[in-house]
Amino acid sequence: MLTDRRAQILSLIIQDYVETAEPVGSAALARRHAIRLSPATIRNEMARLEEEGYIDHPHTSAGRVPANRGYRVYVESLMPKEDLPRETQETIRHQFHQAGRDAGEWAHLGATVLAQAAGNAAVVTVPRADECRYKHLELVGVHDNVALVVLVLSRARLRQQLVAFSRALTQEELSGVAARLNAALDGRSFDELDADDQSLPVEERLVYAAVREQMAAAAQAEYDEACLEGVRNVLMQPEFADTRRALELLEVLDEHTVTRVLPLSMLSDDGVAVFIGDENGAEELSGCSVIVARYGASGAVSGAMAVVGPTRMRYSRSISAVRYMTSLLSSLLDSYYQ
Amino acid sequence: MLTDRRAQILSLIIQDYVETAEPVGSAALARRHAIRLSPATIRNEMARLEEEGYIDHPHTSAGRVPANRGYRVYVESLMPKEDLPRETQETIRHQFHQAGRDAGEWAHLGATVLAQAAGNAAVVTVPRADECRYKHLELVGVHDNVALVVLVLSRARLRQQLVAFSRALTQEELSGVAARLNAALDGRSFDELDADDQSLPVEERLVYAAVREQMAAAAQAEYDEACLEGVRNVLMQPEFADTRRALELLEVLDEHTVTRVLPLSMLSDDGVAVFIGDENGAEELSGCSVIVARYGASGAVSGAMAVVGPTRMRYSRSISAVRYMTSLLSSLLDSYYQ
DNA sequence: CGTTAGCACTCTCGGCATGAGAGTGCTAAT
DNA sequence: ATTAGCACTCTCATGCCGAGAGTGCTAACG
Repeated sequence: MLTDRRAQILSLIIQDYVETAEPVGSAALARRHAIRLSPATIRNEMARLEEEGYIDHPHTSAGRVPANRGYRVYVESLMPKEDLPRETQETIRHQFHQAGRDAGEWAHLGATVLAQAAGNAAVVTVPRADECRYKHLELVGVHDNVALVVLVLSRARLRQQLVAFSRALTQEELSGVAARLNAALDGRSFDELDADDQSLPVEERLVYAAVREQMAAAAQAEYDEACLEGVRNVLMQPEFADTRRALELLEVLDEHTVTRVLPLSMLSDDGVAVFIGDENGAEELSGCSVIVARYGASGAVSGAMAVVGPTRMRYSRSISAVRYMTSLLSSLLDSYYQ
Repeated sequence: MLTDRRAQILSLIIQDYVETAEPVGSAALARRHAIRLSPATIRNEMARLEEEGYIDHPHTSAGRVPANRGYRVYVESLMPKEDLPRETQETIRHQFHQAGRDAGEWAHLGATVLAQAAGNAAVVTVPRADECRYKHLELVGVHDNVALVVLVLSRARLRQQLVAFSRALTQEELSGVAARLNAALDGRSFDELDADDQSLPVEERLVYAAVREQMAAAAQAEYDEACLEGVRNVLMQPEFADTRRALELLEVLDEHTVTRVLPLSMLSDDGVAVFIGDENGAEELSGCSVIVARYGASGAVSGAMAVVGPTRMRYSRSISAVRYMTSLLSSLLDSYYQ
């Protein structure tokens, strides 16, 4: 049973360890925190904490190190609640104010800012709408027989592709093709697109194929698209001083692969989830903790974000950063997508 | 003066050092290469090479290490010419064949493939046209009073931005605005856009501002846009076993900053340039060499690529990879942009 | 009974000496 | 001009202290 006193000691151990990255001993703890307990007593309590699996012992005669279970209870109940300082909130809000209006750009800026605020690595996925419908098509001649297909999908998503016709088409012809397809396809989702295109004239067939391809890609790709920033913050931590570990981390924290390893979709709905140590799938992340949250409206357009750092991270800081960031991005999405 | 024999010895030193990353001694050199010279003779020649600055000496009684000047002459005249193996050429061609048709995608794939082929880090900038002209504008309603501005620029470049009007506009009204702007702005470059917009109705003024903003951004941003891959390849090398060095490198090799530090624009025209050690500006790159080339037609749409690795790299391999890649991407661009 | 002082014990880590190994530079012989 | 021989130098791995930090146990204390 975790008595109050033991909980307090655990809390102090974690605080010290988070700061110094070094095992903390009974005497050092008593000294640093002007506690009214002798080192001997603390030692006794530490022994209990160790029995119960909250802390570890690298070897006899080193101080104690928080175990994953210790972090767990710390995050859940011991940790002091913290809000992102007003000042940084202001800075962040300001940065977003003068940013563009592209969802990809938001994600990008979001990742940068989140990494900075959390002092760790951060991932923000590009917000994605759950449905993907045909909205509008534009054909623009580029030169000779090559034209640019500009496809606008629901939720202001944009895709493009070049097509090469077998002969040169005038802009009027191109507009005609676009107009006919616009009339035929308006509002359709990918599943509602006709797979059979034999009835179409050859030029329209080419464009139609491009549309199908791009809609399929849009449905797929956007979920994977994610922005990753601040890996340096993590790599600088002493736990990654060994290059082997650093490379291992770098393997996982790659812009193109993170989304596959982070438990981004494990969230029921609102709220922030914390995965500590080996609680998250990949064993490359066993020394790391991941903080995940979704943002945006769950029914409509939404995305996910995560902070990744060593298990020895400042949880309250990272969590408050994530919390603030979700609300900021959510309201941003709201204001543009209803 | 660099006699034939000394040149040969220098060449062998570099070959061995590139492979093993360890100082090479006279005896080891004689042994590995079945040379018909005794270690003592080699030592004498080595002493000369050192005097002349081609090789270095970490300390008495370690083997010799190539100096930057040594690499220089090696790359320029000693190095055996090498072509990318037919087989990998095939593989690469195949990968591009089944890739999309977006310039950004090409750059991305190019960087990945180049990094792989060169065994180092690779950067490929997104191809950029030297001029940037208004081509077409499309306005698509997203919801209520928010619309998506889709701006097509010359060379099939696409920009987008959301705008929020003070009232809801019908699709007809939007089309009208687009049509009027299309008529007024067709073919203009950014410089030719009128800075004064007071004469326009309020809705058009909003869209016009977006157009100006996006065209300015397009002219600027595309040059910076670059894909970076294969940093791991470099980080794995023993010269970066020390985490300090690794972090230093990581600082420079960031997707958003590489283009500023690499000498990408230093090229007169065709051909591949090699910058060895501190020949390239940033002192963070003093232990690295950079191979740079431009691709595309110099007058029309073009981009740059680079390979970055330790000075101890396989130059012939990297150079042949760059050479092949430039020709591949150039012909790809040619076929789509005339 | 909870708390604490005292103490022996353990483990790490930095410093230091040691010896093997690799390589050089010089000199003298070929 | 080339090479064998040799003394010398420098690194690196190894092993060996001793200091320092911390623990666990026991016995004394309030």
